[in-house]
Amino acid sequence: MARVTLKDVAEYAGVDVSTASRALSTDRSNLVNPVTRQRVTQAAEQLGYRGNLQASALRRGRTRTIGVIVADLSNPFIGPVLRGISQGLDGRRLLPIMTESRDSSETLDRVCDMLLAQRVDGVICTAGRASDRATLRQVALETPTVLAIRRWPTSKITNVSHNDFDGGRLAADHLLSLGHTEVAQLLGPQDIGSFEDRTNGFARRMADAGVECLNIEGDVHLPTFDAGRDLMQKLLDRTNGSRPTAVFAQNDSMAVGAMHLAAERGLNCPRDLSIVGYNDAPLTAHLTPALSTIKLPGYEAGRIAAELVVSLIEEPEQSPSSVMLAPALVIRESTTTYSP
Amino acid sequence: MARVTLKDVAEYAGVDVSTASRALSTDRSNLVNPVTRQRVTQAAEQLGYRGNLQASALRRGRTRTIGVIVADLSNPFIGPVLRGISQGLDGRRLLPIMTESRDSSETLDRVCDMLLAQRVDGVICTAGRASDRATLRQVALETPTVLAIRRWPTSKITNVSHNDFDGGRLAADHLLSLGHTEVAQLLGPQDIGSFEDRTNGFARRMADAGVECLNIEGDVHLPTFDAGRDLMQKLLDRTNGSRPTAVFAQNDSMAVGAMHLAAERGLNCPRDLSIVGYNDAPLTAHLTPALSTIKLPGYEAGRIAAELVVSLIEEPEQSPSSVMLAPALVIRESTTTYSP
DNA sequence: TTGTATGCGTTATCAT
DNA sequence: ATGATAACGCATACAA
Repeated sequence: MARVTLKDVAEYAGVDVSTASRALSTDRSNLVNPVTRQRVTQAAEQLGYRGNLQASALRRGRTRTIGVIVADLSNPFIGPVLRGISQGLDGRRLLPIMTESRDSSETLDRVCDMLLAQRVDGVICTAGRASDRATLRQVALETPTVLAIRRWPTSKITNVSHNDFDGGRLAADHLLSLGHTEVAQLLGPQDIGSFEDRTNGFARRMADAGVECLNIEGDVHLPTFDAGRDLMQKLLDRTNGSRPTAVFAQNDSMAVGAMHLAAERGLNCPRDLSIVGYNDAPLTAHLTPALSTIKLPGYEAGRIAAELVVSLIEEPEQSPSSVMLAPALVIRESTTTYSP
Repeated sequence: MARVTLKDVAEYAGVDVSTASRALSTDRSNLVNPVTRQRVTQAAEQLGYRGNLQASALRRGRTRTIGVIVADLSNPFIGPVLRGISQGLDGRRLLPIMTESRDSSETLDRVCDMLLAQRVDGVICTAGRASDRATLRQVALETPTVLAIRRWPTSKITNVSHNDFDGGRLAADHLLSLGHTEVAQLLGPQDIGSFEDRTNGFARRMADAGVECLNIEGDVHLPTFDAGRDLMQKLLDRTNGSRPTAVFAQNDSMAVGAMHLAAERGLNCPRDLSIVGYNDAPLTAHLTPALSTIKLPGYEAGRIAAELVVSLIEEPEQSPSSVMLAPALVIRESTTTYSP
């Protein structure tokens, strides 16, 4: 266990701890005689000295850690985001402390507490639902905070998200351009801003085109494969009205679930039913049919989130900014032109 | 910013900081008069006091953080593992500091340094290749360390991994039971113990059955879709010998890549060629054909890793243990009986 | 049961 | 250019 302290190094080098501290620091090492500095550096090396960031943190009031809150670590979409965060922070020699809220308000509360107790220099939160606004506002009051991935109605807190309104619009545009006029969307949890935006973007575009759009909503807490199945079933089981020829599922898992149920009902995708997903999850390109979907720059969002906390830390009094990243349509095989 | 300290609380409650400290602590709060304790607790509440774990850490020599090293955060397989780690640590009120080695030795070195400088109470490393042994041994010398997911030849360090030897054997068994006698395996990076084991497990089982098994190896640093394609191409381009009727790809991405190249060559899977993957990645069940694969309990591995560091921390002098988790064969549609 | 005093390992201020 | 010293916020050994 690295029990060698600065004091040991100083004694070994025959200088005072304060000198040793200066010599070893990056920004004040020029205040010390090159020869002395060399001696200290060597002493440190020989003793295997390793600075104690805890002590340093206590003294300087900076821990060099950033709290990161994620809803579900096993959601494949979050991987690239974490990558972006990790690499963005790494450049500043900041370390992410990772926590999972499991989409539960109590857990979110708890992890926020732990993070603040650790005196993280900032927080990046990619989790939280409408009901968690108060909690996050409190956190933002105590430490530089950026809300990432999920869009929030509040503009009081710095926010980086994808433009899901545009995403919904892209999906709608795509289906419209294929000639579909009977469409539906399978809704994800609407208490998450990003899903709400998809809903509105899609619906708005359809309305603008004079096309009626069916919103199929269920008791969807999580947008899973099963949720997709259930909503598709609900859609097909409607007795009134004609069957839509195209469906927008608000994420890829739901799209795959929907595809499965449709197949069970003897509907061929895309011949009988076009389906467009959201997120461009891994392997969606290799499904049969390959899934048309909306691609989001997760890695970039992570990187930007990291840069935003950093700038917030360095300049605490700046007004909250808000950046939105553009989604892109990926056309594959699950969507095709409407043929009566 | 929570600048209220224990001293503030003590003054507010009219007691000494030491008393306040005791009153607020979990284990020594019984040493203080219930009335006093109540007063302190109330004072803390009213002032919005939040313990400073940094200061506490410096004093007690425990940071309540665990360093976690991952090779690639965007690998979907790592998600459940992180979940397991996160939840396992959460129970002990430990916080994971997450780092990514990007499968680079220099980066691994760097993050280990940062982690040790943070004085993490322990390290869980799921990354590293054969060439990183020295680095990890050094880390294990300085702090309780568990090597997870990837198997290591050394038994000096506590290790939790999947039994990939058995995994390879399961794949082999499956293909043998289907009657295949011309088989090949597409090798992942052999400087990672887990892949080496798959190779040997598969080969051994085949040898025991008296079946010759082709090992297709390339310059595979990462087991990706493209690597799978390339190795499959290499396999099919061999001029000598007959074409195998079954292939074991050492992970799912490679399997999908292999499937694609086979299709391009006019080979139908599974009719002309059975393919078995490894990992049971998300969506593999929904491919066409659905991928037969080996399923690994990633979440459990994460949880166990967490429990192992904890026990290592609590009892530093224990001898290193080693736990192996059983893989399971998942039979789907990409494998079928050999028909001449 | 409570208070006093000290130190954890740094960094920063002030002298020298 | 370097050294002495205090402080960061907390926990503990010891005294009362």
